[in-house]
Amino acid sequence: MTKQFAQIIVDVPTMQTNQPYTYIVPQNMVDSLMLGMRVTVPFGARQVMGFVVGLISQTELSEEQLRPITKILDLTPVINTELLSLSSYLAEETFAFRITILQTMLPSAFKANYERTIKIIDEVDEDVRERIFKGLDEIPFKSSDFNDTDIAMLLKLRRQHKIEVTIEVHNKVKIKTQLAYQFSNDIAFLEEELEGLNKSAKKQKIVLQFILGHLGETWAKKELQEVLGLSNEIFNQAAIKKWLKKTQVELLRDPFRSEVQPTELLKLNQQQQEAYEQVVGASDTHKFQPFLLEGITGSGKTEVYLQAAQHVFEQEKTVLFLVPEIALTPQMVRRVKGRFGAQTAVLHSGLSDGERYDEWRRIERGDVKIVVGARSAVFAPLDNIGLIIVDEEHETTYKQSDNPRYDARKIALWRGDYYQIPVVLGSATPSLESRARAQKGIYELLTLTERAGDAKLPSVQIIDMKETLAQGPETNFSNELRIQLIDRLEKGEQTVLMLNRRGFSSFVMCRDCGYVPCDPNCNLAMTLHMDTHTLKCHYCGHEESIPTVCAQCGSNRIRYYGTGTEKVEAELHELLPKARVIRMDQDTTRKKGSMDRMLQKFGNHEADILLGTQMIAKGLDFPDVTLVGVLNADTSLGLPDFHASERTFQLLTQVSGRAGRAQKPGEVFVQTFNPQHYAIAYAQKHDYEGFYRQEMAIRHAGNYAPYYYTVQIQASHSEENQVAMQMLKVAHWLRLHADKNVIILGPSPKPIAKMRKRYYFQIILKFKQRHEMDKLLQELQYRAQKAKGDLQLSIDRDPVSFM
DNA sequence: AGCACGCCGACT
DNA sequence: GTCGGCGTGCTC
Repeated sequence: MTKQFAQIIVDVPTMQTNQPYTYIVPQNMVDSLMLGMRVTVPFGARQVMGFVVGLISQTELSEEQLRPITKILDLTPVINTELLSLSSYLAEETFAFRITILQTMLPSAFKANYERTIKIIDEVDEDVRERIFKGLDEIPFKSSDFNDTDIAMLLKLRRQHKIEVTIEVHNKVKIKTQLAYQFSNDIAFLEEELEGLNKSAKKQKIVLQFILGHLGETWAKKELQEVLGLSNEIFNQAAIKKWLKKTQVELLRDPFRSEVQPTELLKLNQQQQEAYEQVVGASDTHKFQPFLLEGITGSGKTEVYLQAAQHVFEQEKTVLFLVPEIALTPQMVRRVKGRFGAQTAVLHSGLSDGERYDEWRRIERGDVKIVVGARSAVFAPLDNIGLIIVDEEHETTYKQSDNPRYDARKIALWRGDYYQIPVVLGSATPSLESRARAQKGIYELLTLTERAGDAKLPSVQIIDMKETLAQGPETNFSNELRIQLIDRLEKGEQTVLMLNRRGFSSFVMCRDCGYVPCDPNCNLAMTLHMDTHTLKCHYCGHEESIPTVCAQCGSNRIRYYGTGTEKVEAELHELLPKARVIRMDQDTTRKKGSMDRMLQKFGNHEADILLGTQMIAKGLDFPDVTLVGVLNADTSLGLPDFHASERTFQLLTQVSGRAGRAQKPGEVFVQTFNPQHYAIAYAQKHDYEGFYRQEMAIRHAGNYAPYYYTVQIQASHSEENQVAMQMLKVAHWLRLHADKNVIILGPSPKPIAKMRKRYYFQIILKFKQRHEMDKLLQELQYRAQKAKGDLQLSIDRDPVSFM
């Protein structure tokens, strides 16, 4: 029985429309419409885009209630059945609309672009015809083209049925197509035709025989002509005789294929070999098995990944390899491409919409074996995955910070379960939650404790900055670190200096009254920018000149406080005038490719010191770096977040790993005001396991993750009173309906309470039973949307930051 | 989101 | 009396 009805998720992101709607599939679409295609459908008075998420032959709704699909937008499905079911899981998991999830899965080229046209269908005013329609019957309509009175008039004319508005749905990015021929697959018919062919019809015979050899296939006209060397005319005849039919296929831009040096397989050491065999074993037995690969920096995790991938290819399966965006460096890409050549797709943030679309198509068509990419690459349309790798699994960038707030690690595990394959989560400093799962046996723990090539872990010195500052003037450099810097400079060895700036920046403060200039919109301390000599708000972009007199007490002793990379660079220059310094921070790396250029320069020894923020902690590998300095270890300890210690430990461990990779031993100097803090002490000893145990005890005592689920409810409003009041109501409602064991904290203003002229409040929930809470949260979401007013509420499961 | 329907104030 | 203001609710 033919499927007559289609279930469509429409492109209307609201709570009330977050469900499939049923449409009639017109007779002429029955053959071509497939699950996962996009269509346009009438929805109320207009046309909208929608995704086909179901095809059914029966419906409870009566025919009069149903309307037919207007148009099919795709030649082939853009969402496969696996991703379709992933989308419904994710919609629940992230409290997002299904349509939002579906759009997130696809390159933005597939987003709908609604083009309106207005058309005169009855007598209208001469003025309107001339002034608005420029004497034409039909014009494109963009609301920005008209003022309010004109729009009001046009609306009126429409109500009087004097003009008509039509909407066409297009792709956001133009998809190029070319003429192609789809061969018939009716053997009997074709053979009959071949029999009945006139002897002189040699060309027709060639075509027919070719079709018989490629039954049902689709060939681009250009290619077919090249192969057969025949003219258009013959194919047109073939089309008339129904041997083949004309169709359109996509024309793909030639994928960029740079030549890469093949990389050699490295010999695995004992531990690597064991890890490799475990992963490959799970792959061979077709079993869903998450692994936590806990390997110290430099222990060769990547080689394990690559060889396991190689094994999976031999089974004709594909690999999904996720890395944090920051690790998606040309070096890393070169390494993978070198091993697997052109069958590698790389998805990174630098691609244009068109390029991203092309890579997506290559993956979707099965042209690639391995996809390397950051967070959003977890939706790569691979359909025969044999292995999923999540490198640096502790990285918070795997969690998207705005809607839909999905976690790529969870999705990786979901897809792994779907395909019954191994999923490898790798890190030197696993997230507490992953390490705890390994403890419980949910993940299998694989450990690498040896550095490749006999390299030793660097020695780490902790320096108490309280003492440094007690002895002398304000400075960013302790005596100890200063001595080391001079020493490296003399020896011609390189240094990496990290300024920990998480949630911290340089600002201006009055030394007499403590006044700090804040910007008028966000009420945040403004950041000092020496290059433009201004104060800027990091969040809204507000900018003003640096004051010379305190606005509060009139003192002229208002000056810089805190530290920025520029200031450190200046001090460094004073200290070591001869040292060549490269400064890397958000300002100097904003331009595309500038980060790579700087790293290359440093790698070529064109500088002695690399000074940067967190971004330099990850994945860089320079053999001549023998000294790493962390200027202020503790700014990340002071965050209003239970992850603060974990983040600090991870950061220190990561940055320490930059020292002494090759034969030369490395040294690390960590400056801090909290030398006794356990996160710093364990980082000094390179003792992840010790840190893990202590931090787990603290999490346990404080009822934090991974012992409890955490959910953050945040709301914003343009009026402070409103958001405070509404959130009090929400908290009250939750306390009324939630189980007694649910811990409800707040509401309280967020640490950054005002941003872009809106006030933010949050409520934190901690609980153990997920399902009951999920229902309640769905209900909350629904009510929040129905409630009128300017309140915006969002729910974030397992938030990675409370800022 | 958009769009229609519907119920109240100020106007040709 | 009608036009048009926006509040309310629905869209297969």
